[in-house]
Amino acid sequence: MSNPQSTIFSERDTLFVDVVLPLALARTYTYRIPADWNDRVQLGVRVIVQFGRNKIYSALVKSISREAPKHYEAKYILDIIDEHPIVNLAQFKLWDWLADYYMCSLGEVMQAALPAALKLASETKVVPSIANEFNRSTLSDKEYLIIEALEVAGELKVNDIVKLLGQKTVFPILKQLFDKGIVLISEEITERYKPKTKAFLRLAPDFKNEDAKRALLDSLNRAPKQQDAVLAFMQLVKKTEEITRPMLTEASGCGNGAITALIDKGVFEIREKVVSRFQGEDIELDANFQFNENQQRAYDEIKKSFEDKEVTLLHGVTASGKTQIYIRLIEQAVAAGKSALYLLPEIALTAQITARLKLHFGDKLGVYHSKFNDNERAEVWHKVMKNEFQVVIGARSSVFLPFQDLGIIIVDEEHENSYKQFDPAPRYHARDTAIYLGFLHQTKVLLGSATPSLESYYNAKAKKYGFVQLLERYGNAQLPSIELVNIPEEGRKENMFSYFSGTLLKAIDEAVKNKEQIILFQNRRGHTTMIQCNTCGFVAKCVNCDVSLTYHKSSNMMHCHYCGHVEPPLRVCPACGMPHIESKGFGTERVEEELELLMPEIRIGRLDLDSTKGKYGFDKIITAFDEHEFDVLIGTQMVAKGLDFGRVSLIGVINADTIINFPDFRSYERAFSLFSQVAGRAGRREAGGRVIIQSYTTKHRVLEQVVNNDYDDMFMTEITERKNYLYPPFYRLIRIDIKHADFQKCYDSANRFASALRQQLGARVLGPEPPLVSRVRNNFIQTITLKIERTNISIAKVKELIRSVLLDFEIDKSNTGVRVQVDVDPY
DNA sequence: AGCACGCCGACT
DNA sequence: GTCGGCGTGCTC
Repeated sequence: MSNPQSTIFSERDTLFVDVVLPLALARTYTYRIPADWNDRVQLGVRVIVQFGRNKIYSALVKSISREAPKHYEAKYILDIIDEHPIVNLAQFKLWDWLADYYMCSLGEVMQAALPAALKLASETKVVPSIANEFNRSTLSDKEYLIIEALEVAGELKVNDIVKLLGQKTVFPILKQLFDKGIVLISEEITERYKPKTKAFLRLAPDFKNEDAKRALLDSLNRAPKQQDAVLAFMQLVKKTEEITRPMLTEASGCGNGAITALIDKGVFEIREKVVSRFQGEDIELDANFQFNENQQRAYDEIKKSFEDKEVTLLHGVTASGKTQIYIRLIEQAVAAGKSALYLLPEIALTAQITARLKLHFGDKLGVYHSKFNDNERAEVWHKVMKNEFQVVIGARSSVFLPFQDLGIIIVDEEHENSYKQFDPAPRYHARDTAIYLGFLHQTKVLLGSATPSLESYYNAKAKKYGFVQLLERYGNAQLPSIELVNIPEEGRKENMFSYFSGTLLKAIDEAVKNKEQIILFQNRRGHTTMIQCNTCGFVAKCVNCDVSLTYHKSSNMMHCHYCGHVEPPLRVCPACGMPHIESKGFGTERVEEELELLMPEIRIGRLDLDSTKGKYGFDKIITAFDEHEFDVLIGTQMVAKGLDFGRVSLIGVINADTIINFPDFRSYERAFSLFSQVAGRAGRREAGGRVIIQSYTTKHRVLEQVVNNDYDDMFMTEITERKNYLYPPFYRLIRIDIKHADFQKCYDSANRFASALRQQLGARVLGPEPPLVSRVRNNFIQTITLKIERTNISIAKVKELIRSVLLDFEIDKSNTGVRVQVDVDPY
């Protein structure tokens, strides 16, 4: 990219730059450019600055001017890292919007936006790259020194290198080494996403024609086993291209040795192919797919909607073939020379969907999510910048990539709350950010979901968004049948066995007999979620947080799910000394245990945060289940989202009530989405599937709506509630958390903050009140909630007001040490 | 976010 | 009499 700035400043000008530091600082800082670097500064390049006493950071040039600061002497920048900008103007606009809308600092946005590898700081660790061979003679003295030291130490902090070389500015040298692939930026989490590959055999190209095949068989006359193997292979290859070694040993009846010999001779070649860990929606991986009638209609409607609407909502049921529509739209953008962004929630970003897009977009496709390590993310960043990746599929943070000219943005599963970042700031919602990104690029945004968020559906109904429906399943896929089981009623009929109704147990048994698989859903992990004394009512609570401890059988310890605190289980009550300790509430561990007792012959696996710890834990369990190593998978939310297993015919929800009765204004909406999604895990095939939901309140309207698959009814009842109780989309919410280790201080500060706000905003200010969990990690929390109507007052004005109250608050000495967190749209 | 400056308790 | 506790204020 050419540098527009360099032409307007003459060489004699003294230039100053405002830089963003990767810290939670409210403002930018001004530094001076040494005159002979004038033509090297550009917006969006990184520079090295000293900030404070002796800390060095890579900061980002946000603006350039000739105005010297009036009240202080600007420091010189120490160096310029980049020849070309790493952040473009549209990105800066997006950052400004984010900082303003979500009320955080630019530095915080920068932290979230840039991969760590682009944010060098004194404490950043550098490691030698193992992968790359390089020619030592091409290294400069200083580079050589660094490499030598790295090979001895294994890892160096940037600061160590500063000492080693005896100079402050080592980033440019490191960048050189980094670009050459000689060193890598280290990070705490080294866990890497590894796609699953399978080895397939194929005949070497030399033997492709018939003559060569005959000659080959002749030549193997004295090796009958190998001859058999080749013959068996030729039979197999007629049926499938994907022949594995076990398949061939079975078909030919010869041992592994013969095949190995053939591989050594160069007759067979091994081809590693990335395979999906997941069974797909049963839609063919055909690059030249044809839309069916419904898809074509939806597609045409979307195109029409794009003519006059910036955002369009596609309400498409699971397995309706939405992805193909997305692919077509992306193809069009690419054909027009533009790029495309396809957002998915982290958990739904499976190898399967990636493989499908790869088939269509090949080398133009970049994948961006947290399972990639940071060096890989930096690589994606650069390739997007250079427009080598025209299509990006990614999770939340991919809205930050340096797109030049977007032609379409797709936000799939737009209702997913994992699009919202809760901690740390910026507490942004990727769907809403994507909509703003679309505005910046003057491009269309398509939101897709089987159970749209109430806000989006409302916007669609109100004609603010375009609206397209695709309510027919693709091919012959049947909707599963959903049954409700009333727990108290079954109890009276003596048809409850532990947590399982007779109906559910019978269905599990049948499915296992049919060699089908079962997913059981229980939204709590651990064994026992509450440990209470039967005599005095004492409850085991965390010492740091205001939550009850969960007993985990695997560790035989009580755990706090908020801070990680662990203590041994109670034998007697610490309050009254009596040994009557009772367990209430149950999690996945307990469900697993009870099912094992009831049905000892079936194989059970568990998928939750505990069982997936450690490297590849998640993948291991998923793969094992996919390969039918066990019959039943018990899990939390994790099992509900994005995973598709071909053999699953039965889904059981152990207890629906904890989800329905969660104290939050979105709980019914969320329950509806969750149960609908869980149900969608079954019956993706022709056979349909069975879903059994156990509950104490089977008459609950949400459950009825789930059974009837009636999104519209859910929408109508919920939207009325929202209107009556002043919730989104009719009102905007801003949540302000006040935190301090001392309860009284927290309480007093929160009250001062609330009354300051109330002076201007009146009854729009609610609280302060303690949140559901009012103490976390030894910090007390008080929450103030603002409900802002969409008429009378502008949200910008409200935010300005909060900012000024915040400023006064920070000046007031009685609030020292109290932390304030603002969360805009906290849902 | 760091980091230094600064003013009060337990140690050589 | 000093070492160090972390409160608070600043960083261009």
